[in-house]
Amino acid sequence: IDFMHEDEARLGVLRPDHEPRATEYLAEMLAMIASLVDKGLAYPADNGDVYYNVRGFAAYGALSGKSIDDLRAGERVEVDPHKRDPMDFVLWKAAKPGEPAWNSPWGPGRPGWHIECSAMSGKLLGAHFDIHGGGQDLQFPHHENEIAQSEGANGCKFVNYWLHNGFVRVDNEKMSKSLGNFFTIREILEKFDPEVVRFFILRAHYRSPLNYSDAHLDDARSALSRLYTAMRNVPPAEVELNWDNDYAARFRAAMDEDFGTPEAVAILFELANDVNRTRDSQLAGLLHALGGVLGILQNDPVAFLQGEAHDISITESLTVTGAITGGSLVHHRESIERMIEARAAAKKSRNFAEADRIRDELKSSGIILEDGPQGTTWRRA
RNA sequence: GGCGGGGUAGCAAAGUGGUUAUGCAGCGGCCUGCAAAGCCGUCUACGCCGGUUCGAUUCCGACCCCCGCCUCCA
Repeated sequence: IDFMHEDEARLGVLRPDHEPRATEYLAEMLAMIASLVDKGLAYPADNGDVYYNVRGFAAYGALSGKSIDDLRAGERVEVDPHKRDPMDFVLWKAAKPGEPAWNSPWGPGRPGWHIECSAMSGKLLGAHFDIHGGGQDLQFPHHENEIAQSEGANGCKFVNYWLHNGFVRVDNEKMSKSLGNFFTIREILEKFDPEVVRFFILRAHYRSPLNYSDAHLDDARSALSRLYTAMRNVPPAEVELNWDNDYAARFRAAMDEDFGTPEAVAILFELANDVNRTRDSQLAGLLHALGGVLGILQNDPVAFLQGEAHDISITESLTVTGAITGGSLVHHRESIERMIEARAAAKKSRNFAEADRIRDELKSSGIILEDGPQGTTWRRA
């Protein structure tokens, strides 16, 4: 749990108001199960389990578009003989030796998975709330079962909107341990700036599958660099976000349409192009502000472009005064500056061969020089 | 087998019944000592086959292919 919080913080994910633990809501679960039993929507079996009676809930299958008859449960696995219908799912599971157990009116046991969510959301958010999220794989049976439990017990509509996000995939397959294509956020963050990861996710719609690869992250980094370059070249003014502005209005409309972040990001690029053309610090300020809505573009542009947030190892040794022999780039800021000065001197004496040699040497170490009206700046490749 | 979601240019990824998505990469030009960045321009699209329509990538039908769910665990 602590690791998750750390990863979330690095990615700029806001902390939720509540992070309930199932073990703290046994009372609510038991009350809900009792209510379902009272209403005939659940029944205790003689093995100590309590099952939900799906035939008693008319809307069962509506969310996922499945009908009970079509599900043909038991085709692949033997149906539990204690169930009245193969699709009935467990609300309370009788204790097995060695497993944690709690007391209940139906004997010692533990709650079924689905009831945990219905009980916790009902307690913290109420019997009816607006938005429920989750992965696409949870639509059936889990969300279907939550609806059956909550609406069955509370007698009112459960949620208004379901947001089902697509999977992260690797080589076009679902990421899973069994396929051996499993890795963690913190492993990715060893190689990429957290903001690049966030931006990569934002570039695709949340409902679409997200195919992960280092190449795609590199691509995202290049794209994000374009936005930061615009803000570096035209420092953003401090502006109030004006939603009447055409870019802002279109950005908002895109986001209002089921969180259309790819469209919203595209508008940021149009805006960046406008910034580059007009060099209007007000527009740059708008870019900064709209980026803030998505949780990006809030770092110092120079810091982002120079990779301060993310150390890069120097692999080539530099042979000019103040030679770099390896280690972290950020510790060699002064060396880079010295080389830029040496190159400036070479340029001044029209020794372009030496100037280019220095630039090439830095380039081989992943440092790109950019000559501008205010002198030479650098960024990582 | 049932249900659900997809197949868009080199790569990634939106969207729309007719008019530039967007980014990266490529190509040409401007700028630059040369570059880089930036700007301007530009080449590769909408799985296949029918249908509806003046016109379909976008609607309808069939087909092919891909992914997920359909038992337990969470």
